[in-house]
Amino acid sequence: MKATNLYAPTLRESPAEAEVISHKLMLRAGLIRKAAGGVYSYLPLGWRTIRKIQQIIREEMDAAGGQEIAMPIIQPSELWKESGRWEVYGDEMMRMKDRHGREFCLGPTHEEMITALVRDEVRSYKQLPLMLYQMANKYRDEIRPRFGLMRSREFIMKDLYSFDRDEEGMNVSYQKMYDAYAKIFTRCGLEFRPVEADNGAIGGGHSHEFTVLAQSGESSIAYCGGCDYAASDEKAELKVIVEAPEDALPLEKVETPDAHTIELVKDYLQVPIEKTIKAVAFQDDDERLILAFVRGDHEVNEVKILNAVEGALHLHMAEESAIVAAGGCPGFMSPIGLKPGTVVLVDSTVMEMHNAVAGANEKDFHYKNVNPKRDFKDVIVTDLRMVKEGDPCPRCGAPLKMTRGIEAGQVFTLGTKYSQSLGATFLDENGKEKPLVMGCYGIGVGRTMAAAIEQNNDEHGIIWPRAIAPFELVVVPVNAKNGEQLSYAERVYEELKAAGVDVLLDDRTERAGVKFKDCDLIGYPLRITIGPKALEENVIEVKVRKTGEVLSFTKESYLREVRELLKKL
RNA sequence: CGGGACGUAGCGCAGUUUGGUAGCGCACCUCGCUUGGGACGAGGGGGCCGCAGGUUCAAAUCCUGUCGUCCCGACCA
Repeated sequence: MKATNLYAPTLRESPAEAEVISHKLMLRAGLIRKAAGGVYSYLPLGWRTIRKIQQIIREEMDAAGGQEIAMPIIQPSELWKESGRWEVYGDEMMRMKDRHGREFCLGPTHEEMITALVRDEVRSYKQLPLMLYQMANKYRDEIRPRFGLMRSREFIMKDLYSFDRDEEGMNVSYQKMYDAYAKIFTRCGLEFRPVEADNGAIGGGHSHEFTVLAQSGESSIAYCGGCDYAASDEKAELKVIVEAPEDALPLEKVETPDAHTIELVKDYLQVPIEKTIKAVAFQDDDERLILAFVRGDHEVNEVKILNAVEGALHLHMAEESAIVAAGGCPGFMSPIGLKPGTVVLVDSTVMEMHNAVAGANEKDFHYKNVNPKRDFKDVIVTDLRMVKEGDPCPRCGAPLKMTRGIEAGQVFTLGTKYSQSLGATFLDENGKEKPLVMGCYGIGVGRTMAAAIEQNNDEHGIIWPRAIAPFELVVVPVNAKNGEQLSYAERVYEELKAAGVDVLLDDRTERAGVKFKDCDLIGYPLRITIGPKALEENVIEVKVRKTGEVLSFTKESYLREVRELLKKL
């Protein structure tokens, strides 16, 4: 490819709409352009990277036994009504009607579609296991699209679905995908971490997220320095902190004027924050009140709350009226003295506290000497805490560390959730009808590109990992109007191309500085400069984008040297 | 959806407070000159000032509405 034939409009300044580095650089380097909020066009350079990522994914999916298919983006509502998700998905689903008034959606995911595809054809255990995947646009009307390709409303996803005869088979498929994902992100040149994750609304069994490490990421993960435990912040299991035993003192109600926050309470009563119990009040979609109690210095984890309360799908902060109706007092809430039937969750650590301070469900009053095991009735005890730096690892007890990242992929076991609701069954050796046991596995392709940029950039622009760079190498004649330089550069370009290097010739008649700046911005891993110096000294000069080092090779050796350099990038 | 900010040329911005009919830098076109890190000179093209109402002799500027964008919260690849 020659730059004079390449549509790669670069910008000197970032458009004001871009906030994060990957978004800014993708716009400046001419990889993408915005069409609408959370909807983007891919320009030639951006699309080359997307295709390279897709190709890596394809190779690993095929190697793991996957077969590529293509399913429609437009999906009939009937399927979603069968699975029950037509209602559940809510406003995030892009819905449409055809001229006859039939309802459709733009697929946010394809569990329903693929299960319906497979249920009519897979009849026998002999056809299993089966892994089918596709790379297609997904549509999710995000509440707030942001950060360019990191959270968009239309995005390219690779989604694979596995079908097995039993749990054991599903776990084999799951492990194959887990391993394939690790290979994919490694081949893309990314620093990542697989972490245990919550399944969320998709349902099913266990799950891992593949998180590309980056400070700008939206995900927070906890990992152990002592063993290989790693989990998303929402999922991270926490050990119960057992307080040293104390004799239980009699419950005592004390006046705490205006002390409606835990900070005020601890200061007013002069107790350490570890001796206080605080409450967070939520309501679910049915406006059912859910009260969660954690130690004063801990934070509640809403995902754990959702998992602990049967039938709850979403949470929002409770209305004061709902709290009062349950016998509670906002700012002074307590599990003691609530009306029967109120959903009360108590963190396991709280149950181990002695003589603690908690609200009294009465304005300006708290209880002292609360002993949860003695005083709390009809409460659900479970792990409700959000992990924080330094918490003990659930496996080995060493302090956990926290870091941020971008969730580029996730693998789930689904079990029979969709095969049962959609009636996808097969016959086993005994002629017995059983539901297919499923798993699903997604990679955000555009997000992977964005994550790669977040992780690999400097003040001049992108520094692509070789495997996903739009071009591996750019040949720059310093002055393309100089016939000698241009023809020399063309010869080098042809040689590299013949040697299988993915090379671009920047034959534009721009001044050298302009071209160098563009090369750095776009981030080609290697640059060969053909100028008077190179011609006089009869050397090939190679500059490494990542390190800035400049190497000179002879015409005889440079092809080999370039190949060696590329291997390392 | 709640809270905040912003819509003026392809991009970045000034002008809005105090109404008088639109400007700067970059980019773009032509000519000259220049070519190892975003040159220079001369000339030139491009804007229903987001959109719709209203106030006024007169609106980018004031008022109302609306659409869009971005940031902070609840969702997710």
